Amino acid sequence: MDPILDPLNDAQREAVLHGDGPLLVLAGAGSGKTRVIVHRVAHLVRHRGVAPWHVLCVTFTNKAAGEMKERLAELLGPEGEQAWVSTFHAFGARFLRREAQAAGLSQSFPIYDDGDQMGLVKRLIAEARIDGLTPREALSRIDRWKNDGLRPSLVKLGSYDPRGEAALAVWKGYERALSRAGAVDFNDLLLRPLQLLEKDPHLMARWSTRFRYVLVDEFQDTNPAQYRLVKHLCGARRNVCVVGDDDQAIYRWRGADVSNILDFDRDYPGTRVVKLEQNYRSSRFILDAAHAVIEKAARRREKKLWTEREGGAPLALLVSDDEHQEGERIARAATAAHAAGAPWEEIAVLYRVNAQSRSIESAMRAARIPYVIVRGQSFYERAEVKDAAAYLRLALEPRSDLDLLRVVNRPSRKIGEKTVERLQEVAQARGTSLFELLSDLSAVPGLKPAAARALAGFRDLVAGLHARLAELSAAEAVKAVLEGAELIERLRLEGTDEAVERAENLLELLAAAREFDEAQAGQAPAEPPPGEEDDPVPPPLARFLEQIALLGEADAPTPEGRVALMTLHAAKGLEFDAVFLAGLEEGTLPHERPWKDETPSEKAASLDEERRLCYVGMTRARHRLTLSLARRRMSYGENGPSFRSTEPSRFLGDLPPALFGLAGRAASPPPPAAPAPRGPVIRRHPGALSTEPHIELEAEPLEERTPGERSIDYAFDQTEGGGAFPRGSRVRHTGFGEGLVLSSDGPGGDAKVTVSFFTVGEKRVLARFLRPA
DNA sequence: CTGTCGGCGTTTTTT
DNA sequence: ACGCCGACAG
Repeated sequence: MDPILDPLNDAQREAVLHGDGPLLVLAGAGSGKTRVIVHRVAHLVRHRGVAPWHVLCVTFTNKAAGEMKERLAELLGPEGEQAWVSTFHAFGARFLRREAQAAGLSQSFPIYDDGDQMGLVKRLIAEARIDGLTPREALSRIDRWKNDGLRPSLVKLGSYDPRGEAALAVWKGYERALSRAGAVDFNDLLLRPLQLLEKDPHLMARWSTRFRYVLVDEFQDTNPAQYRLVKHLCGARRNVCVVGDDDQAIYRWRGADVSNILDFDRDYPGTRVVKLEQNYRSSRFILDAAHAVIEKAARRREKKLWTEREGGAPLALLVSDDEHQEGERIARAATAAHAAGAPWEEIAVLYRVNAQSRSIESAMRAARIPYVIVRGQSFYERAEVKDAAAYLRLALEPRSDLDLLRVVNRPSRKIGEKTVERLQEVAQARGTSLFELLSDLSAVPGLKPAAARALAGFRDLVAGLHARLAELSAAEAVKAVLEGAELIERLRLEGTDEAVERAENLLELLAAAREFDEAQAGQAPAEPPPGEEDDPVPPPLARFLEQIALLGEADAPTPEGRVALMTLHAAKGLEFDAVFLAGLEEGTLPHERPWKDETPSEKAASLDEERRLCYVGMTRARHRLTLSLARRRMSYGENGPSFRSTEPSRFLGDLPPALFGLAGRAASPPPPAAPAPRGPVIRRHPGALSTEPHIELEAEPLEERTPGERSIDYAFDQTEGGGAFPRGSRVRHTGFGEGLVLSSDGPGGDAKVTVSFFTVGEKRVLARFLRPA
């Protein structure tokens, strides 16, 4: 009995046993890719004598990294903890801490998150009086440049691109501000190591030989900077194993480049390619449906998931009038699923954009279904928590002007805009940080005595904290800030409900710090592996703040006993018994951005990404997949700008009707036995999903539809439906909502029925009609 | 200097 | 509908 090799199927074992040289594992959804990575590491360590600290595993999310560590520990025991397992960003942070000197950083450099970046860019744009460039656009350009691993001097702009010029200017100022503050942003965690390696042959020599094996998870989502970093880290040995699924590439907008995985074997000649196609998660219905959607994507590596499992429920489809009804129906169906035995936490509602959560949320509340909205960072994004964090960062790194500006008057110390402006002018003129200036307030002309006193008080608070950092635990440091700045006290004075909640959040931050301290204490003092230097040890507070900054979306463990509501992106890597996919409409999924002009090829690429997103959502489901759409959807609120009628998503049109059961009419109580169908009736549906009796009719349209048409003709032969649908009767199409029969030839002979209808793209739709019997 | 009001842009997706 | 920002009054 070998716990490492025995539990694997043939393809998995091939990947695990692969010796040296590049390995590409194309791992379909639910095919056990984490298992391959973990078991491969275990195999290397246990059977091939590789020291665990010579192995590096990188993932994208903390959750994935955590899971990997856990499973590695199961297989290898404490030895497993010596492997480097982390997210790309955490790896970058660890790298920079070790190479702080070369990078020109302190060992506890602050990490600026999204909001910090935005604040900085806004300030720079305002200061430079740049018009016609929104901070948002500037930041997205800067992000793109950085994702591509560029520096300002390497940017190539078109011949006439004034906003590009402006953004470039902002970028330069941005980098200056960051370096003056000794801070890095999120991208820098990857970029700075990359630049250090490429600049310094000595460093390169050290790091490109440090890891004998490098394994990368979710490789389809790597951006150029990450790709290059991986390449350097595995060095000439090329013992690199990348695992991913091009069909699940959903981060193009963030700079990820699918060709990293598509063309991997071109860049690494001699690559062994292993495909994992056996799926252990989903029923055949779900896999077939997902495949029908994804096979239309351009540029993909052909693969088809299969399962040994028989049975399963067909897909269900909910067609609602508007998003409120959609929420209600999903809530009702979720209740039914729960009643049928699915625990709440095994049910998820997925959607394309966060805005969709509103209607679903309110329906969940109304139906008294316990739920959570899974979104990233929300706690640490609260203003009051960010304030406290800014104090802490400032204490660690007093040069961080951004943090100082944030909290210098929080809570109010009567230090106003004018005073701050004055400080900034002088600091700029002298080329010092704002905090430095605070120790010499006499250098600031025209400062009122009251303001000077307030500033001195602020300075003493921060300086006092700064001096004691090394001896304080994270919790003690947080406590010192909360008390020193009177953050909680002032909130208590306000007394409003909101203030109480904010105070509670701050206490929660304190609790998180305590937990962090305990976790640190609980960890065995890492015995330094031979020949390895230790990581430098920054103050506990620095570690705590780093953890906060790097904590992402997937971190929060899905709480027990609650239905999870989240975006499709957030759902990547998760699985549930029952999944609801909401908003399957043109414009929502695929999402459309009418304001953004894209070239035709960009547009096609975006559409493909939407397709993959849909695929990711569908493959989250183990047993039950319910698709949902609303025929009308409000945007911008109740009487806001507009509501629009929608067309069913083209992805629905890609699904063979045979995959559908009858959706969403789980009427209770069950009605009395259905009356025997009269007339030329076709067959009763078994009603596996519905307790409502109805007649089902399958028919093929007479001709192909063109987009936008709202009616469609069907031919029935007389033994089927002719005359069963007189003019004006309502018809339910299984996939596509309700329609009215517009005309109908009488019974006898062949019948032609014209029905109002939603068309789905140009596809010829095989519709199934239902009608209450 | 602080708090409130009204107008405006906003909605992809997030490590 | 909402949050952000600028304008205005206390």
